[in-house]
Amino acid sequence: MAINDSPVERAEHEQRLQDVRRTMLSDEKLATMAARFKAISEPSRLKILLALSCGELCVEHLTQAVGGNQSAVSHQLKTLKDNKIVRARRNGKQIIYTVADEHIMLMIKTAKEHLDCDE
Amino acid sequence: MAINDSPVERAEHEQRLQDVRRTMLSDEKLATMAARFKAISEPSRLKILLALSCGELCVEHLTQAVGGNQSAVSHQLKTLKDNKIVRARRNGKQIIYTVADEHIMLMIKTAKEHLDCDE
DNA sequence: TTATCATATGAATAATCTTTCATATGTATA
DNA sequence: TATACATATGAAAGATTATTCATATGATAA
Repeated sequence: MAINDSPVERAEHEQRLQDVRRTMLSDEKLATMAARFKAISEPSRLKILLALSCGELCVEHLTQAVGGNQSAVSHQLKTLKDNKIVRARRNGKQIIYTVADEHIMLMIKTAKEHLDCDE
Repeated sequence: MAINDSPVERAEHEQRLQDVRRTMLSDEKLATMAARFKAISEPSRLKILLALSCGELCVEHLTQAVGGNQSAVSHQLKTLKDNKIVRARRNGKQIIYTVADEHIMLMIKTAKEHLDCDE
């Protein structure tokens, strides 16, 4: 703490620290949340997610849509699924992937808008 | 493409691929968006962001709030700032950091809600 | 203008992650 | 039941990243 803080400043600072402590997530939740952001922080996986935001796709079609190799796409989908970014269901021989829920759709939308602020 | 797709299925599939192509971001935008998610995908940086979501803080107070070392926090803030997650302004000797904008606040809120779905 | 305070930065090491290749699993069909 | 098909997975190599230490910068106060 800066040595020349006034008493009022010190009190405000204490209040801030308390607010932060009260609001802060547990280390476990923090780690989970960070892992979920990390799942969508690789261009390859983000591309998959954006493709899925147009509608459900099986692995083969996804692979075509994003232009990759089957094994890589499958690994990427596992990361997305483990982090509840996408969901999977079987249909015959195929596994169909979809965006997990509305929170994820909203994140995509918000991130796109954030990006548009650059222009 | 699966060899036994019916003509109707093939047409639907073509439609899907076109939708994806039309909606897909450029490689550059994809990279930028991914980098921004990556910025908030490390527990240390996410913790800083959550602290700032309670209100602005200078580096020293932030360092106390998240419990780290000054150099590390400074590096983390640079990553967040470079990716437009936070903003900085000078006030005397101090640099005050704030959450960049409402998009980021919404992302935090949405991510928290997504997390709450686990329980 | 020198000393001090607050923050930033470069370089290096250690840790983590992504992709690929080879192969395994599970489902449907002949 | 044997074969083909769609997807998943383990291991390993290469690439990327986070943190630390030492030091630099920029601002204020003496």
